[in-house]
Order: sequence, then C-alpha cells, then structure tokens
Amino acid sequence: MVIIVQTVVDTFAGPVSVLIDEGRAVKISLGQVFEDVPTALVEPFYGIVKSYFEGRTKIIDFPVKIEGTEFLNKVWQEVRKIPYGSVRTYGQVAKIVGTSPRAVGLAMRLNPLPLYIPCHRVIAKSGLGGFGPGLEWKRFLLELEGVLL
DNA sequence: TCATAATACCGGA
DNA sequence: TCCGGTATTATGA
Repeated sequence: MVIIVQTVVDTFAGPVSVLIDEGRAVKISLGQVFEDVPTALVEPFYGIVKSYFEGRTKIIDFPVKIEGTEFLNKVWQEVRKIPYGSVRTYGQVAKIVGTSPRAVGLAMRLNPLPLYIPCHRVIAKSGLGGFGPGLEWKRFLLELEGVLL
C-alpha cells in the first residue's frame, strides 16, 4: 500500500502543492491542486515551502524521490547548486554539464520538483526564457529572491 | 530586428 | 529505431 498525499500551501502567488509519497516529495506543482489526491498538512514540507515564500528560508531541503535519466539527474543536480538570489543562463549550465542549451531547457521542462530544483534561476541569455507553470511564477520567484531584470 | 541552422535529448509510434 | 518537438543560441543580411 503506497501512501500518496498532497500538502497545499497558500502563497501570495497562488496555491503550491507538494505531492508526497511515503515521506518523500515526488512532485511539486505551482498554481495547481491535484483533484484526486487527499490533502493534509505534512511537515516539514508545508513549513519549508511556506517559509520560503515568506522570504525566511533560503535553502529548500527535504526528502525527495526523483527519477530521471542519467542526463536529467546530472542537469538537475547542477541546477540545484545555483545559490538563492542568483541566476545562470541555459548556455552556462549546458557548458558545465557538457551539453547544449536546448537540452538544458528540455531538462528544466521535465523537472518534477520546482523550488527544490530551482529551475526558475535558469534564464535565457537575453530574456527570461520559459517556465512550465507560467512565466508569472518565474517572475514572482525571482522577485522574491531579489533578482531584478 | 528576423530567419535559419546547429544542437542534445526525450517520448511516442 | 525513426521522427517531431523543445523553457536555446550564434550567425548573417
């Protein structure tokens, strides 16, 4: 029996839902609440996310379960090293992991855990680049971290 | 500015 | 396998 619940945090930008499977975050959704999953307030996920959106927590760290290809894991691991409040371009990340900017964009789109893997800190060389949940979220998050564009 | 190619990878058929 | 589709970028007119 696998237990899956979601914990929903109301933020200034909208609802943030963390999908939790056996004590580990498996998916985070910005602006969307899952209809078919029971909701519960689960710590530490709830507290950390809430604290992050209040600007008090700068490092998001809790148990997660990520599955991806070797390539995806490599990119995600690298993106996770980008500090709070700073950004990299798709090209810069690509250079580090030895791939192409386009492939980095793909890896970002496939990222199941935004916030934990701070894909909003990866932007295009000229401009914001894209963002699955909606560009507003990317702007919200960057503004929250004090990044001005 | 605008079109176009190069590029590395994913996912469906 | 092959092929279309990317949250890109560099280049040329």
